[in-house]
Amino acid sequence: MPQQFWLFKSEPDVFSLRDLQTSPKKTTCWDGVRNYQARNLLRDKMRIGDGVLYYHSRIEPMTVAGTATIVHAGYPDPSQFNAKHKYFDADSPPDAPRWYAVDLRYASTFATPVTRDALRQVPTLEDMMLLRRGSRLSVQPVTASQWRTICALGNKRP
DNA sequence: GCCAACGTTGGC
DNA sequence: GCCAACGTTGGC
Repeated sequence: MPQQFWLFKSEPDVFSLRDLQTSPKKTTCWDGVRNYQARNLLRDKMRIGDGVLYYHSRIEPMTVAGTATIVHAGYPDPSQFNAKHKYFDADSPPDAPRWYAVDLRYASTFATPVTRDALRQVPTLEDMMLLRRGSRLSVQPVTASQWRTICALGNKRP
């Protein structure tokens, strides 16, 4: 199975790339995804070693801030069973969990964060899911070519 | 802060 | 099974 690539959105006020970098083992459980399309990707498609573009949303400027790596493939999201947790889902049967998570480890911070505007200016990126109008999927696939293009932009010296 | 786009819910 | 109402996401 060849390596695959993804883009994860996060509001940096909630959990930034820096927060990931300073987490224990630079790793976190990516929980709280409550959308079926995203769930299917987490549960069925993501594999250890896949590359992740870490995107900061709802901030000025919005950027791809760096990269991370999938270090644990999809497993039932523990927060759905915790009644005290804000992501608790009373309707999720423990023997057939509704929601899934992966573990993400920090990999790199771009020398030059790649702004949304910069992405829009690259003709070969015009098909990116992120740039499509109304696209709200919080974890989404990225092609190898998109991955290479964005990493090249990000790793340029400022 | 606004609101368009989207996903989910629930009445019928 | 349709679809209006509602809640949320996230760019602007």
